Amino acid sequence: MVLGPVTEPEADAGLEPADGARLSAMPSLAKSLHGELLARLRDYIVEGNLAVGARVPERMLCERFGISRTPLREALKVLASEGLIELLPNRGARVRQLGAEELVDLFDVMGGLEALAGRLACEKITPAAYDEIERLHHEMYGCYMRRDLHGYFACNQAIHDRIVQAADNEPLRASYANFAGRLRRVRYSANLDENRDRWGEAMREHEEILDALRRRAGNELSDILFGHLRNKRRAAAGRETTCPPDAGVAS
Amino acid sequence: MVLGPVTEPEADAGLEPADGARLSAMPSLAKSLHGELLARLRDYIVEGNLAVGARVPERMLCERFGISRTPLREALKVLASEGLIELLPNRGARVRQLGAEELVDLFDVMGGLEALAGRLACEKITPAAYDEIERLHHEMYGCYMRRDLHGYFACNQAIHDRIVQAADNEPLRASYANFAGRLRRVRYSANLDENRDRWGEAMREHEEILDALRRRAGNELSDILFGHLRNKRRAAAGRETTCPPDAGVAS
DNA sequence: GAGCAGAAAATTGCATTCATTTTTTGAGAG
DNA sequence: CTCTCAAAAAATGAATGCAATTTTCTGCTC
Repeated sequence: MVLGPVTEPEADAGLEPADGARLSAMPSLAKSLHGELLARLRDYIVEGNLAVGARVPERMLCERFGISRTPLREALKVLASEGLIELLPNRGARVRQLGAEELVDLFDVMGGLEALAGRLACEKITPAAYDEIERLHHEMYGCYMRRDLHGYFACNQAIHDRIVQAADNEPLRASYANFAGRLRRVRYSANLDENRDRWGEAMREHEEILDALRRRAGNELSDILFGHLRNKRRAAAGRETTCPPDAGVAS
Repeated sequence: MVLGPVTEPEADAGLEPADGARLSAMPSLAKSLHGELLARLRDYIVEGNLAVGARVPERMLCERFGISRTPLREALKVLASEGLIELLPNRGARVRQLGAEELVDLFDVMGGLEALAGRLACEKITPAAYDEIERLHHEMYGCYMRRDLHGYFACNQAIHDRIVQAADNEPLRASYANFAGRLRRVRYSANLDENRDRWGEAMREHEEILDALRRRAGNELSDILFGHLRNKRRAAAGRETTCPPDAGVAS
């Protein structure tokens, strides 16, 4: 049984990485209706189709996805446990408001997870995987020189993803994806175009990242990655807004 | 903080935090039936009342908890998303088997989270909270000298908990509790009594931990904590067993 | 006795129904 | 006109019902 088509125009941000890996990891969710619905509902919310703080209308979502309330409610409980929505007793689900302080906390956790990924990657990465990251790094540098923001973002994301992959730790990968998903809801327009300093700084940090990874210096890479995320957070601070469907996440 | 009465003097490497905070953090789950059931069911499984790999019998659990299948199934979905059980399409839920490699991965994630907690604690800890940790450290040292394994574990756990608390980061706390819960299912008999070397080593590592925390040396503390967990993992390696349906696991 | 086809029983996934709570509506008082 | 309070409407939380799949049991063949 296939879910009904979503009738809404549904502006696609285009830059976000299609998170299909989430399913492949959990055999539980691979092809069940529940898994499918969960992914679709998560995307629906992450993409900002529901106003933050607004009630999540079960009835409407039911007819939108062409299912009854039972599986929908199951999915809502899971999304609540992921921190995406909030379940108020007898008052339904609400899209969780990300306060500034929680945003900061989430950035720190992402930093911690990246730091861990870097540490583990230094232990486990294969030469081939390292070469690929090096290649991406140079490609990213090319984008930087060319002021190709879009390409830069794509490479940047690919590099961080590869590091997490290289860590070869499934629970870490899942947790990372979870937190990345939560942050994806937020559009902090760290527009590097208007923030030349940060762009250059980020590029230099990436040089350090590559260098530490080349030397398999786990502790060092760990610190650099955490600091990298901290700086990214700082660059984004104060500019975060709720999610109009557009614009990618900058580094 | 009052830990539940640990009925067994037995072998607990001591990384499990008492997880009572899980509910208080999520207003969603605070007092709803769903939240209550979720916690109860999680405990039920974590405590080993169900054989690993065995099918989770919905019907039996329904009458055991006095509810119908709907809320039970909602809880199962959530537990599946937490990684505690596995949902096979049309074949029900099974208690997830923790393979040796996943156990290792979970230890590493715990190490990464503790490393992050240490880093953040160095930035945010209050003098009072530090003093309390120092007090616990000395108390733990006393236990060590006295060969009071039970007291040692309690202090050890309290210290790690305080560090996470001091990090003052709710998403981190929740994630930490989640992973700790998953590991709690496993009884790795890192019996320090028969492993004097490891005990002394662990005690020395704790000296370093306290020292780095005193100096608010985040990067350093981060490395030490990760290494600490690595060594704990090493000490436990090969001795882990699955949890027989009995014997409350030391909290 | 081992192996296998087929039916009965149990189990799962989802829809529907029901009781309770919340929210909205509307009439009347001030 | 605004506020209050009661009743209607809607939404939530959980139980039950039903079709589809899986598992178990039975009886037959070899």
